[in-house]
Amino acid sequence: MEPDEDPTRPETTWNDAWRGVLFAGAKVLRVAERDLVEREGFPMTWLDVLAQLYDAPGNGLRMQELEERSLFTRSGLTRLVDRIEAAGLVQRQPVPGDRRGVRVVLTPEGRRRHDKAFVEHLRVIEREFGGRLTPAEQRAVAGALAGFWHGDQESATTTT
Amino acid sequence: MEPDEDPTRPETTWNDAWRGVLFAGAKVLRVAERDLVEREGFPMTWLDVLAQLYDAPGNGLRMQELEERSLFTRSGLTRLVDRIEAAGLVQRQPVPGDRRGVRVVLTPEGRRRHDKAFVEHLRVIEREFGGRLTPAEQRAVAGALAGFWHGDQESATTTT
DNA sequence: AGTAACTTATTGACAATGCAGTAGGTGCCT
DNA sequence: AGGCACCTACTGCATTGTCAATAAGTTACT
Repeated sequence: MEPDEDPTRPETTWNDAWRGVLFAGAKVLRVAERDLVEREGFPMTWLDVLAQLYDAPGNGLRMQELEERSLFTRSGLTRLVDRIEAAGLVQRQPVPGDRRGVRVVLTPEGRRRHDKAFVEHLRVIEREFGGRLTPAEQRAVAGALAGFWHGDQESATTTT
Repeated sequence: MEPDEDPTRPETTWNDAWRGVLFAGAKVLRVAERDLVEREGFPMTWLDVLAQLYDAPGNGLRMQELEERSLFTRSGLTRLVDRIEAAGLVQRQPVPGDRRGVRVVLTPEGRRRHDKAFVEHLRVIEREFGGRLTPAEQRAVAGALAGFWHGDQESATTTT
């Protein structure tokens, strides 16, 4: 019997699962990020926004709605949208009936870039993640971790 | 039978597993980050470094080794270590036999802060992650995702 | 020994993000 | 209508991180 000798590094049953989640996410994301930048010339934060808009009714959302669906703060989003707008992929429009609001919509160009980028993105995730798991493993992981996006307030189609 | 109507949003078997990994990681990390900053006054990047040093022989590593064990670039690490050193938790020392090198070691204070912070950190991860899974689920996730940190060059005790 | 090629860590310039504060707009309540 | 509280989005400032260039040290080859 070997007792834990180091109280700051105790053996836990969940440790390997946590490490797996962390490493799998970080490694796959890093590859996907680099691939996206090389292929499309924009980072994943852009694809997040584009995909959110794509999934939204009318391909548009208010800043506030975009904030809820992303991990950004409002001010971060303002600047992110600034850049994407400067690149011509989205456009700010007034919200009818609320002159405070701004509605961000996909431009046709943005829509095209999104489609191309997203399909490529999926291919990368499949290669780097999905393809490394058996169907049974995929189901097991999905089932075990479903609670992290079902129950709580966080929903939204997270692209990344 | 309903064919995929949207080629940019195809059904895949791994989709839910990927979303699970992403959400679980992001949500737990966000909680852990906030908790750490509130309790200890430093962010998780610091704990990463402190934990790597703690796990290293002699509680010290060269910058290069630290880089291999983290997700930072070299220059990012230089600045991160600058800050941690300014706070007195680590210290730069010369490497005997290679005057280019720098060895970063935990100070006694850094060691204390690490111990306290890490134990708290584990508690949070357990509450937010481990505790939400059954033992069978923990094993399933660990087994399915083990390949992401076993095979490849990335090893190291990732704290985060 | 002399030198060319590589390593190690740092620095400068810059991009991206968060926090706190601000300006303008809306709506309720009297 | 007037005023007050709230909401929406943006801006200044500080922080954090990357990339490219650099200084210092080491190694190998002749």
